[in-house]
Amino acid sequence: MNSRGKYYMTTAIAYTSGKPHIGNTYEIILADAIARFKRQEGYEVYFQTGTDEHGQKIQEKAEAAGITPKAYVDQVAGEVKRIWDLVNASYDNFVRTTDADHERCVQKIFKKLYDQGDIYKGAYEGLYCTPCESFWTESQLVDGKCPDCGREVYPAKEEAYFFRMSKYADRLIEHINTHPDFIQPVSRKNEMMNNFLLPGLQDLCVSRTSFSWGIPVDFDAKHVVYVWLDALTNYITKIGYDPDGSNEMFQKNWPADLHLIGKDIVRFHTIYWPIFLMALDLPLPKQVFGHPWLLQGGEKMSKSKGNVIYADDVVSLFGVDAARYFVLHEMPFDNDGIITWDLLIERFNSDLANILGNLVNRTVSMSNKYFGGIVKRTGVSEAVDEDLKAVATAAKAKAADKMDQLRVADAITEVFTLFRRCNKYIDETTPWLLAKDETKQDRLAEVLYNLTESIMIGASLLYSFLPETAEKIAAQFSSRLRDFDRLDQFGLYESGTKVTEKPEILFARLDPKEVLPKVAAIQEAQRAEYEEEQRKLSGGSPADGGADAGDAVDIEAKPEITYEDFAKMQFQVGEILACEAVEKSKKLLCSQVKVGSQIRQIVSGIRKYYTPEEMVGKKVMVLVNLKPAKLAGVLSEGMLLCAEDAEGNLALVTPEKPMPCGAEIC
RNA sequence: CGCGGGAUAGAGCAGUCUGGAAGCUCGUCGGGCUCAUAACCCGAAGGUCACAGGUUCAAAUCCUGUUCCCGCAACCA
Repeated sequence: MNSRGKYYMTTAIAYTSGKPHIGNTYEIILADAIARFKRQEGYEVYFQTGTDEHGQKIQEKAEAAGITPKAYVDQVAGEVKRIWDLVNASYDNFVRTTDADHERCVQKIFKKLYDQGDIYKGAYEGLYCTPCESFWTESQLVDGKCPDCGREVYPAKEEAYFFRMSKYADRLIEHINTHPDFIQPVSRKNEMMNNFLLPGLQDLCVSRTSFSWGIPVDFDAKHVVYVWLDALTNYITKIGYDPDGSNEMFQKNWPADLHLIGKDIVRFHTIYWPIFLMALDLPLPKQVFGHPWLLQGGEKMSKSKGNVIYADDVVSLFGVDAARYFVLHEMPFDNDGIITWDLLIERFNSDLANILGNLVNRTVSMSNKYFGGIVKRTGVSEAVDEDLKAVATAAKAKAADKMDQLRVADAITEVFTLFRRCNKYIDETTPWLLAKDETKQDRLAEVLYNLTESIMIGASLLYSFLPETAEKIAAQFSSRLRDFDRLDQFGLYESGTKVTEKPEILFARLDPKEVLPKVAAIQEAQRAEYEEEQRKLSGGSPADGGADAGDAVDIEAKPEITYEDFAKMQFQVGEILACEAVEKSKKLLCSQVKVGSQIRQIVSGIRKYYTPEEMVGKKVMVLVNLKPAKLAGVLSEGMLLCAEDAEGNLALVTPEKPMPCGAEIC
């Protein structure tokens, strides 16, 4: 097959702060389907994926686990790679941002950008907590103090390197406007333009001194390179970019043909990344596709709810190809998709077991039953054959067209349209009736040949999506998957081939009654694991386990305080006289609260849980000596205290017996 | 009035750019068939296309307003 040219594609690199769930895994499966399809079409594909392994969060997690950051990321990266392999991802390169060559190259890039003036040394201003060595913004402070340790913070400056973004903004706007395919789907383009580019770009902080787990800036050792300049550059460093002269591999593959990423990081890939590339005088990637997410039952997945779906579990209950089929089929092009165990079972049974698995099984069985397994072309055609052949030979072009638009779900549907057509063909030709008529044996043979050939075409097209199943089907027909460029020809299956004697069931139908208890067990185990983790993180004692676990919440423990610390805070009972929503905000309510003889205005982020009407008249607990601040432009003089559960639901704290407003709480 | 997306049958979705008989898959009900994994094939029921106006011979589609969801940004004293 002639090469149609190179195709360099990447996924985002996975952040190694924890195990990837099915939503993350979706991206690699989607990328894999695209990569395999492009290879089938004759492109020289280079498919890169990997892990993003630096940063403060990882450093902290490693410390909590009592191991070095490197040991921690080795473990998580191993887990990521294991899952990628589990779902049969055919990546060509698995990169890690801790790879030595990447680190060296990032240092060179940083130096180059600094030397040419795109990166400059400035200062990061904020409020500094000396013992914690951390900067905080005003809004991050808890009661005006360091949110970590509760101690005083001081206005301070920390030196940091910044990237001059604004310099390239006009060029980027021009590029986006003249390359309509650059950002996909189009709906994301407006968001980027309106929110970030048109209002004017702020310079990006590209170094940190507050943590050490990163790539050191080689000419200024107390700085480490901050995330995006480290992570995004993997797309070039790991294919051989070098500021002093790149290798052939890079010359051949860059610019990338496709960056496949989640819609949450579109901004970094369509603004910062192109600007970095402009600064390095490199061409921009041809396309960035911000794919949507898989949501669980319309909600985001959360470990505390025990509803996180992991690829492992889906694979163990349904098999690799079923997992692939589900995420590929269910994910629409630009809206979020939904995954539930019920939907998984439904898709599995109706599409994989009934339409595909059963089709292969009945076809192989008939060849065995009627002709001792020999599939022979006799040429006894009838009019009904034409439509089947037309559908079979057109499937390739239809699927390819969908894939060109990155509409993978639609492409896979095209393949199943062919399998559905095959099932219908069996009913139209009623082979079991032909079998009873001695004079129609040749016609029967032709029918089975047509079926076999159609299924082989379908299986070959299926390969990109369900590689194992495609191979299994071919094996059952004692044949091999067909070259892509011959998939529009009918009749290439070798006449006289003997199919397998005992067809293997490709997908055994599942009974929800049997599967759902297993799911419940998985969810229970997950909740238990989550609670165990929380206990470890908070340092709480496992002895509390006797209580109703489902109703208890463990939070991160704060350092012990003295009575003096406590006595600094003044709490009083307040009565809410009036309350209204804050116009500019979705979360804030603004209350007029009577505390003693004073009336204070207090803004609270509880709009989701209380209406202004139900707030009025409540007696609540107020922290009164908190420094006033503006929220969404509205002055707030205090804080209403709430209890918060694991899902973040809030409930106001009120006195247990009637108390006058202004009563001190101590 | 920060930006953007969405609301179509019991469920999950297409159709909207470019107006021209409301579609697909699953589920339900009825029928057919027996090669096959209770499967497969055919048929039916089920939707005032979120709401209210407007443009038009004609609106799910275009325009205006409203309600409710979701993402991003900000913010959660």
